[in-house]
Amino acid sequence: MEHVVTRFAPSPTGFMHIGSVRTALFAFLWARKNKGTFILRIEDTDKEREVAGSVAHIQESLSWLNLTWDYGPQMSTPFGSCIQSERLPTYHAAARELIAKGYAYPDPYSAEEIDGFRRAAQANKEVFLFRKHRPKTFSEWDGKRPLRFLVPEIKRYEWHDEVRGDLSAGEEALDDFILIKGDGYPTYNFAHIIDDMHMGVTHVMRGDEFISSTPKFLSLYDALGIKRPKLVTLPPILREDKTKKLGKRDGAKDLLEYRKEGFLPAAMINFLAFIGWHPGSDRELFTLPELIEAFDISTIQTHGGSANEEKLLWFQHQHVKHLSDSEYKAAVMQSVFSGKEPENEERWNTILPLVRERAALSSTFTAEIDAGEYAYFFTAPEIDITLLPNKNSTLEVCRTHLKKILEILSSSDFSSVDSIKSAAWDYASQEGRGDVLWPLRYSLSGKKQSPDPFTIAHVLGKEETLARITGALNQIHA
RNA sequence: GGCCCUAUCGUCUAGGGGUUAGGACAGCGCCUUUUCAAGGCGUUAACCCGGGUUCGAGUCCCGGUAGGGUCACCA
Repeated sequence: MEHVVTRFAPSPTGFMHIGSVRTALFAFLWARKNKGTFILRIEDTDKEREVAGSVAHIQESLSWLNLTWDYGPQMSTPFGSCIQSERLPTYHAAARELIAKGYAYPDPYSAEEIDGFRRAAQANKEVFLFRKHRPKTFSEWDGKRPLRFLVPEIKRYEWHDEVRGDLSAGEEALDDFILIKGDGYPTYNFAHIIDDMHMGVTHVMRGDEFISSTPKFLSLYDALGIKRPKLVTLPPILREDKTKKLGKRDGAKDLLEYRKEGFLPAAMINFLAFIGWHPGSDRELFTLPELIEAFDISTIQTHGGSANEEKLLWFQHQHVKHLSDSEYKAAVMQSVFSGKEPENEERWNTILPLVRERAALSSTFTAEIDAGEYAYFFTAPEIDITLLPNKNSTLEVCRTHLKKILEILSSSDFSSVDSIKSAAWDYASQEGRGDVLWPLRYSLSGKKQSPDPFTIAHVLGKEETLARITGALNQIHA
């Protein structure tokens, strides 16, 4: 069986967003599924667009999602550096080879001259093709002029894409494109092909913006006698308004923002996997190992779609639910309490499992804590007496019920939620659950919304519970 | 504009000649050990248009239309 090698090859021009990380995920999944190799390669050949800190940001984003790479920056590999700017001699050697074969030549024109050609073509409503201006004779390449590829054969190219099927493009897609720029750095078109060859990449997975330049790549493969890797085109991710491909400048969100908001890596991964792929069944919940198992190139989507944050939130809820209490606590401690143990830790340990359904996102949870949403677990709440009665009930009825409940709970066992519940249940059922339980819950929490009264009573303990009921009763009298 | 890609509920999608066009999110309704959340049940909602091929077309072909991409010393 073929040893599968995939790579994720971002340029360090800013943060990672959903679109770029989805590409990384698919390449990762395919490598892992086939017990292959996953390479992180940094394509930093455009020094002007480079943004400081991008490489670290990319690595941190992938690490957060547990997308581990076998080879990457600062690692020793059989093929040298994974950073393109550190591989310049490799590209120059390949360039010399092409020159020797007669497939490359230095560009003799100035930028202004080329601009002139382009404008003239536009004026004639023609597609600008550099090869129409190819010089008759070539000078020696001094390494300072841009080096161009000499397209060996102008023809219609047809190729197979693992996702899109048979594709083709005509002669207009073929041109004498730049291999090495004036600054000595290679272009993407050249560098990625040389690297993929040296790194043994078997599957090139990338977005569909590269379909139109594929004939250029194919003619270069031919000129260099390279066996074509399998081409796997991933569907584009559009913005939510679907008017444009998702991009950094077009409202895409920094992936690490999601971490800040408290999304679980597992939820993010699961969400990402379903943008442009499906498992061939109705199942939607997958962990990363399960995705590796289920993933397949044959079920990658052909058409583009947009990412839907509501669905992401749903995945988050699902994955939070499957966390053990200690895993949930760890996640909350990390993002809510910045890894530090909070005050009243013991009590938080009790509270966390109770509120996790309504606090799936730790940023929401943090905001709720800041707003005092859970303060009643620690200190007696303010009671607004007009909110004490259940709807269509009266303060007088409340008083009766609370007095009775106080009496019942005074002699009850508080060792479990169930023991408290069973003590009060008969009375509540008999008298009308809403009329009894609403005032009880409200006098304990002071909130219109909270967990049920038995759960709260259990957390508070017998003494505090009885004190709060008494407090509510005193307010009624006053 | 040339070339290329794509087209099923609002969204993500299943389906590959004969289906009551299935699932999920969102919406709506109901249920539950008060409320909120979660959960359960139910429900609204789609084959871009026009021609072919065929006994029969979301499904195959052609043409429109729409959306996206690409035409750089960016990747």
